[in-house]
Amino acid sequence: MSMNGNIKKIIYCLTSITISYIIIKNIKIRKYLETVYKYLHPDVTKIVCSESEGKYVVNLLNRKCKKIKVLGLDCEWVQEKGHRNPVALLQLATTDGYCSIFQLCHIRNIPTELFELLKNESIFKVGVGIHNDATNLMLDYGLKCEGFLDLRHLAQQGGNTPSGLSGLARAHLGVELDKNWRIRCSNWELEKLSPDQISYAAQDARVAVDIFHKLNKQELERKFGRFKCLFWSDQTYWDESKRLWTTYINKSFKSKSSSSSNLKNKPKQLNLKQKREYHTLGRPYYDNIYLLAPDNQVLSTISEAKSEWYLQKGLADIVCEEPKKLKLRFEPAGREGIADGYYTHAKKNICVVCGSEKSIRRKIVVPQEYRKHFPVHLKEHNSHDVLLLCMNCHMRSNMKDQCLRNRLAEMCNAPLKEKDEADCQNYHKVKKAIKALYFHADSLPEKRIHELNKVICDNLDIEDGIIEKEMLEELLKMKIVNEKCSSHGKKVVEHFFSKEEELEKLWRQNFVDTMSPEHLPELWSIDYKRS
DNA sequence: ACAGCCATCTCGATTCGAAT
DNA sequence: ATTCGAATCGAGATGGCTGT
Repeated sequence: MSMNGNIKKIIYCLTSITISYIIIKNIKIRKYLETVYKYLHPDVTKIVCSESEGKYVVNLLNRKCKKIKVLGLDCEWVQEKGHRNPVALLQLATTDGYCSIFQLCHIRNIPTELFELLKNESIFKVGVGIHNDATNLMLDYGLKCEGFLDLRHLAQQGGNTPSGLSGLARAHLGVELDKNWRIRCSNWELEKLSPDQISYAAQDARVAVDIFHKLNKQELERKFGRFKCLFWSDQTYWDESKRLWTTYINKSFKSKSSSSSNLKNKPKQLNLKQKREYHTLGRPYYDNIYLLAPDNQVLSTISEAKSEWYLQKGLADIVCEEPKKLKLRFEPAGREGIADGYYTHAKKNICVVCGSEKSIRRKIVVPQEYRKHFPVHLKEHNSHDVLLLCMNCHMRSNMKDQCLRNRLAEMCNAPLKEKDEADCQNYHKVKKAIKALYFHADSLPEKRIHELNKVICDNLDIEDGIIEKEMLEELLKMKIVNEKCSSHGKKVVEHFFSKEEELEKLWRQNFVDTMSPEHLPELWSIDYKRS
């Protein structure tokens, strides 16, 4: 009995310790302890204006980053008459509120330690628009910054609107940043900075670190659960944080690239795409109305619209309702054309591959890019090669077609568009250059005009020099054919000159081989010939 | 105040599917 | 074959936001 009682006591004890630990870690007491801690360890700002100071400070920063490898980074520079002076200040802040301000414009020799610190990719440098800062540091001092992380990525990941630093500070820290532009745009190159300048500069870097931790914690808790995170060591906390953001490291922020917060636009774009990509026939493609000659021979099947036309003109009568049959009142011309009978059979409005009745679209078996180069007699009456497919089969079939395209490209020495992208780009470049020169020459700088002229001359085999306006007008009217881009189909058809039917058969065979259609219309065949 | 970046709008040209 | 319309593309203009 007493043993059981002791065990119970121990369990109670442990539970209460655990609960109090959670409370202390989470509830107001913790905040209170934090403020006490901050009071005992006030934020320190260190101005660095010499190499030796720099070495010392960088070592300190490295020590402070041993466990939590993150630094808030910000830069200040002077802007005059639209010109940007080299970066004057580099601020680096650590998690505990320590901030160092490097007066880069006054340090004769930037310590190698600073180069190494910035280059060290395992230490995150966080900020807003930090890609820009990194570029400037590189341009001005050859300071390569690796491992930078734009806080807007974090904000966006958590479904928040990614605004500027002050917006993020307001939203996530409840802090209003000093936006006084007199300080923002003050002379950062002064040897002796004013207290306001110092606190302003340090504030940006510190706030960046704080925002990082806030958002990072939010995301970790969302991912792993609040409870689990409570018992993590600093090491685990950092390992998980690192894993979380590693994809955004060294990436500049573009709000469109991964817009999870911009929900307003997303559905709209999807709808447009859906409409485009998944467009299917709105009504049955074949109406299957029989057209009879006066002697009752079936001439063909026709559409509702066409039968309506015959009836309205008084050229035919309905002789049967189910199935609907129309008999002509006159002797039609060219009856011999129906000998093969393909057009006289009713066709089902189903996918010829899988038999599905839903989401039907038309498949043109011999692609237009080839057919359009066929001789006239082969271009007519192509409905034999228009088949119905459901959405899925249509997409699958289009993909399979690519193999034959590739084969033809090789066989006929007719490179495909994609492979000649450079030529396509050239073509567009020339067109753009002509337009730009004709319409906007007045507002273009001299140098650009020369560039554009050269583009045109080089690509159209015109003698180098300035092209007159009249000439541009001519060029504008002239339809410059994008030979290389449109040549594949043409070349292939030329290769099959006078044997175009073989190419036609090749595509039909390809369709049958790749799709194994089980519901082809009666009399449809690979060898079909128009009479 | 001024510059850079980016999203968005607009316009014409082009492409492609659908209808005739 | 031809026409029509919707979607797409590229480039320039614009405006908002963010930075100093």
